[in-house]
Amino acid sequence: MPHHNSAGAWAKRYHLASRAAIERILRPYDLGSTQWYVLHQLVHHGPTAQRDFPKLLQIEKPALSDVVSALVRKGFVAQAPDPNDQRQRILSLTAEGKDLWQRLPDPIALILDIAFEGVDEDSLSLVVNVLQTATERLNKRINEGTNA
Amino acid sequence: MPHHNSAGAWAKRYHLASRAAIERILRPYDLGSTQWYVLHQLVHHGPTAQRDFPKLLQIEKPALSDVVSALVRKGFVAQAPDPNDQRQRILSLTAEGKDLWQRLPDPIALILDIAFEGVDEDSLSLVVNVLQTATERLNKRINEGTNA
DNA sequence: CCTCCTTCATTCGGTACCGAACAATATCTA
DNA sequence: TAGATATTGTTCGGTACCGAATGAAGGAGG
Repeated sequence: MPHHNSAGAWAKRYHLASRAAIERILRPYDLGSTQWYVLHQLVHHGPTAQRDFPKLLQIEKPALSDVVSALVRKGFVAQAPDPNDQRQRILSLTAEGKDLWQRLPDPIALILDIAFEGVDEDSLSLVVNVLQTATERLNKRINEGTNA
Repeated sequence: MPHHNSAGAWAKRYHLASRAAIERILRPYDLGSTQWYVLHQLVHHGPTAQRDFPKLLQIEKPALSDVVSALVRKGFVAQAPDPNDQRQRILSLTAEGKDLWQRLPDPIALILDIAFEGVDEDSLSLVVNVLQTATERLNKRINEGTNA
């Protein structure tokens, strides 16, 4: 926010801008950004247990449930019970989902080209290091229990 | 996301972690992070026209409408029509809102302490520069019209 | 005075996230 | 084998965001 012109505030602004850009690219295909990541996983690694996605996508289970049910509703993903464990669900691409993927641009590549073009590798890796460290510290605090 | 271990992905993760941390701090007070920023503005700059907030908080009008109606519902903010222009609304703190602010910790200061403690000024300003440039490029593209 | 246009705010439908609580299934243990 | 425990996924209620459409008020020109 404007009164805190810090790395944190710019991380937020960057995140919102990139999400808006990605969703603009994906809108004609009726896909959201996280939905795209789910398809990406299924395309590159085949059918995957739903229980693995929260770690892969860095989201919580309820958020994943929303995303999956949207993809199932749209017919791009099938959600089948695991025969060996009735609790688990296996996600896989439908024929329609495979077909969609063929027509899809890669929003991440487009965004990175626009956003970080011309920035040298050293600067970029410094940015990654600072943000990664900050994220790990925050997550550690969050998991340690309530403080304030 | 894991397969794109880039500055962009870490900006997203940082943003989500910091929002989670801020909301954890604010939860006991029944406040969300954007709601806190609205109160912050009203505390430090007095009654403010609602039309000014989208630029101040970098959000769109419908998102602001949600935030304002939550604050009004909770009794922390009053929303009065501008006598000179019936279209506009003036936001101001209620007595209850002022009272709440006295009891509130500053979540931003707490987060910045945790996240960026020990990071030198030069690194921090490089991070700000890279993310700021990236954000401006993305926003420029978004506003230029649809491409992809 | 009466259209036309702009501005401000809301509503609507959608995505993306959270924590808490729940149901179902599996497993471990007494 | 019965009961406690752990895992998986969903539902519920909430925040925070978007674009498109709508309504309400103000201002400009004929």
